[in-house]
Amino acid sequence: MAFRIWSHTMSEDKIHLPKTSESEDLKKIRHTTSHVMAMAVQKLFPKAQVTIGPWIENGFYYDFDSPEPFTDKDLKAIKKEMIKIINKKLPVIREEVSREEAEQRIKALGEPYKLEILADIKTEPITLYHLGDQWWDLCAGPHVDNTSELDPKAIELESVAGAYWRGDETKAQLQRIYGTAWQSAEQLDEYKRRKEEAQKRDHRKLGKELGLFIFADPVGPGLPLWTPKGTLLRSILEDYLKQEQTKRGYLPVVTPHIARVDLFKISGHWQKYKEDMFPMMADNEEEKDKEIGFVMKPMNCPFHIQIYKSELRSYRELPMRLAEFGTVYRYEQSGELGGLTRVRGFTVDDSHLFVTPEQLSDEFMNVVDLILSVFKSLQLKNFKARLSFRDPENPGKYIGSDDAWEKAQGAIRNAVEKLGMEHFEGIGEAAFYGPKLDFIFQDALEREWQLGTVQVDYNLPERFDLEYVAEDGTRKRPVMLHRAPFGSLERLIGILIEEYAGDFPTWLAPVQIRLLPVGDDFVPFAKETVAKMQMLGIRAEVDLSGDRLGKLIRNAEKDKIPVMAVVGAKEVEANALSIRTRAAGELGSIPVAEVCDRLQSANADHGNF
RNA sequence: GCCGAUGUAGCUCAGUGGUAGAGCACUCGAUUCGUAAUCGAGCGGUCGUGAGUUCAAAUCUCAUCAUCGGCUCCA
Repeated sequence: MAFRIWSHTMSEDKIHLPKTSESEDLKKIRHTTSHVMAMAVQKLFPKAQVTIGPWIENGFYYDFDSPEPFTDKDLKAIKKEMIKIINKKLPVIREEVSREEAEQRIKALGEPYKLEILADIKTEPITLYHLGDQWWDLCAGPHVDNTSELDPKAIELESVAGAYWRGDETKAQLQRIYGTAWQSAEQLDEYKRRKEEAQKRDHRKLGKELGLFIFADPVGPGLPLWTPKGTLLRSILEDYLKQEQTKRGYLPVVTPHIARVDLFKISGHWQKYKEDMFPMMADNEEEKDKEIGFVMKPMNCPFHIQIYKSELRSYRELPMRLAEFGTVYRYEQSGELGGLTRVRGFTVDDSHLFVTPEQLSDEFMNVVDLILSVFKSLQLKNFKARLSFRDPENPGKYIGSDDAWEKAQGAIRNAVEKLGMEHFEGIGEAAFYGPKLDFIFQDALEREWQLGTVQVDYNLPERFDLEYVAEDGTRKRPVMLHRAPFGSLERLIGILIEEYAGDFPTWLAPVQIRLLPVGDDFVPFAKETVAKMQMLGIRAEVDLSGDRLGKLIRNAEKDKIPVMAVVGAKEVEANALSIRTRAAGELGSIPVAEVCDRLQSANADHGNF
């Protein structure tokens, strides 16, 4: 099985825009441009200290420790200064020096961050790169030979951001300037064009335009409210997955949104995530101090575990797959919230599988198979599979024995290798109770998000003292699999909106067909037809605005309704509809019965009209 | 949570110290219309919120809330 990794590239893209990692030339250009920028910054802001300035896939950045934050105005001035430097045609000279020499020179410049970087460089000689004789930086390279190789018209400074030194929030916060640089002005223009295109498919923008969900200040940040159309979309996805799960022996359960804090003490969530949970509800101060009270659930697993535990289980009952669309609440940091991809209340298509150790491998495969078939139905192809393992350097982050971890990670690696699935390892990405196989997707703005996940867990069964009676009559401990193909309905819908650019395939479209009466006389026929369609499970509606046909079509197109049906005298006469689809334009007159058939089969096959 | 930016009508946006504007949407009227915008009228905002400066604040200052771009975090 091979999957395409990331490509939002559309067929109309004529100019190829390489990623930095794909082009040695771009690496040099972007690296040197970041040096030129740092030189310009230090000329204009002599108090700014340099730190690091690497290339990134679409450009570069450089972090400065500056007493004054940079403004957009400053960016313009910096850009101007950069152009001057480029126009000076400064040679970029590589110099090799000893560690002592480098240290002395950095000290002379008074750049403490560079000293720290030097201390981390284990090899010698140390390389310095000079821009003419006016500026140099500790750097591994490579660079272009002369600043004249940079095209000022292909360079743009994009934004300023705060960034912690060494990515550590306990360390100093630096000012980061993001920029981009290309081989030609045409490439830069194309890059900007694509960025604009990407912004148009942003789910926050489309979600509003299509009326799928809203946020309301009085409700609170990160708490989406689903409109009728958005809710339809959710139910379609839920119904689809429920069907798939029923076919595979999952058992539905429903559990409450809150529980005693004790439940999460047993699971370990409270100790680990107390600060990231909504505050505990307590009757009074005394109980609050004693931590006696209720919390909103951040996870569903402890609830499903209680259902498992409610009876003595036999090996004959396993695997037991308890499934729930469970809404959980997490008090995410305010700066982390955004659209549907990071929220404080979201619904996990959660399931917990209780299996014997012997069943683990097969059951894991079954879950991966389900997840992949879900992605296939949703036409999601651009994802990466990540083996999220624990970080051995940081044992305090995890619970459970080394042995349990090794077994669990081994099970995941085996499964992935057996499936021949492309994957990469994410060390330190595990959950605190076990390793995961995560499916990572990109949004329109190329930010990565985890959707589907399967987790192998030997630890919670231990903590909750789970058992089953084995064939030989002894009590044994089951293994748990946590799994969610969607991950969260909210995030999935965010990604789907962007993946489809709002153009949902017919089976997912909240409104599948809109009837457009040419005049008021044809409204009764349109209404009758819609009623018939609704009886067949087709999501149909009539445009009653009374506007002219051109306007009705325009509005239906704007609402991205996959099928439009013009209704006039001819159609009433023939009991037909004049069909126009967003995808294919005018299809001519089609009998109502056939239109219904086609829409019904789109629903049944998870396809298009 | 941290750094920075932004916040004007349901939506998209104009308005930089002197009585709040446009287009779309909505309502009403006319038009009865055949594949991406019919015409006209009307309704609609204490300019995110709260303080302050000023004779006067959408506009300046501070605080606060929310959103956006990053960083950190993500069970």
